[in-house]
Amino acid sequence: MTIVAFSTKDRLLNSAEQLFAEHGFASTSLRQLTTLADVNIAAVNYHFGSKDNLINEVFRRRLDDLSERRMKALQQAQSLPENTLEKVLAAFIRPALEISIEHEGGSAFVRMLARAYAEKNERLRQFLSDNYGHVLREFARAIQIFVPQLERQELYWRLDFIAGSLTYAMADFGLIRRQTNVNEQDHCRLTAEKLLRFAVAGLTTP
Amino acid sequence: MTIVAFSTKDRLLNSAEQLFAEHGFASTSLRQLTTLADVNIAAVNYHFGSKDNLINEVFRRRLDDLSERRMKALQQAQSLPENTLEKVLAAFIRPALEISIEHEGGSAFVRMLARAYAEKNERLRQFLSDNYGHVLREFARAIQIFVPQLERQELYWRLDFIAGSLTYAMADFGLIRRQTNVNEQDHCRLTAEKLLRFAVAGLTTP
DNA sequence: GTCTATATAAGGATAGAC
DNA sequence: GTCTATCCTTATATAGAC
Repeated sequence: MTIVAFSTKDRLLNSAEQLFAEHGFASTSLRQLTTLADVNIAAVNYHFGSKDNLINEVFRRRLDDLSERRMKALQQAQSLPENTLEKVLAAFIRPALEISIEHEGGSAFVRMLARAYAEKNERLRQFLSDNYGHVLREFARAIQIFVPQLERQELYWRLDFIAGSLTYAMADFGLIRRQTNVNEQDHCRLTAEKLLRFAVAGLTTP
Repeated sequence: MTIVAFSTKDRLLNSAEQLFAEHGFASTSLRQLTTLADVNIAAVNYHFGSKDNLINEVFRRRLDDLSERRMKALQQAQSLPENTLEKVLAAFIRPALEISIEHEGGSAFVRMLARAYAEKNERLRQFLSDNYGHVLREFARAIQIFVPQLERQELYWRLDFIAGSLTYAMADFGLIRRQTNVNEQDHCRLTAEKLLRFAVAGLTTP
């Protein structure tokens, strides 16, 4: 058995993810962040160059993973002869929740992603679009097959509605709070199943 | 004809709304804000006491109006013998877009509202919950009548999904961008109608 | 009510010793 | 790679003249 201590870099990424999710990017100072990570204030600039670049790297660590899982799940669904709309949507929705319950940080990353949409940080939006836009386009194509009667614009509109629901629900912004007798993992699973049903109904209405 | 110049207070509220929508609360400084409003830096504290209180007042100005319109529209729908789920949902969704296209600031307020959800500012959330929570509860009751087979929890879940879609769509976070040949008002109207159809389908699925 | 000037704190970033 | 010390900028807030 090998015990590997987290490196300074990883501790910084973890602390950043947690604080960005909770207080936002602008409101989180490098001082808070390095205190929580128990590293020196100068470490951020040494390892990441700047705060902006640290933000990008926090996203990259999880989004590379998320995109890979989504694409694999999509390909798996498409390889089956009895592929369905629900399976394609599940390939998009489920990996997001898997990631959110696998890591100790819990749903911090998903909440952080939700904030990224709200913050109109153009540099960040560009980074996300450049690196992960192709995944979204791939899913749009896969979904179009099941709703051929929808105009392209109409489809995009509904996908935006679904993206909004997913973001909002996963980030725990709404009224629904996890009940005390349900753990976080089960809560996420439940949310995903309910969202899936809701999304299929919304997409297939004429 | 009387021309009334905007007061310092109103100019501050307008500038704040615009900048908060664009850059967020934390990232907007009082200096930016007073420069845009063309008033002195000290005016914020003279008129509002603090930045936090200015934030509250920006919300209050529009939310009082929004809540009143929603409640009136709801009562009007309920007074008709042929009330429908779609009409109740419309009473919730349409006033939000009306406000967003009436004022010169355009959709700034709605975008600002979307940010408020993302920013986990507890003071602000408390303020919103205290002052406007009753409107949401009233709508939940009115909607429950049309979907009596849904458990209360299930209903709340779906309302959260709808709230997410509304927020995301109105705040223009998604892929759908207004086409150059469509003006902002028509774009909002179109979005509301599409969202309405989507929401009804999602709510009524078994 | 509005201004200038300033108090006071906090922010990101870096230089240079170890 | 890590530390201390510090630079420089920006922030909110206020005191006091007009």
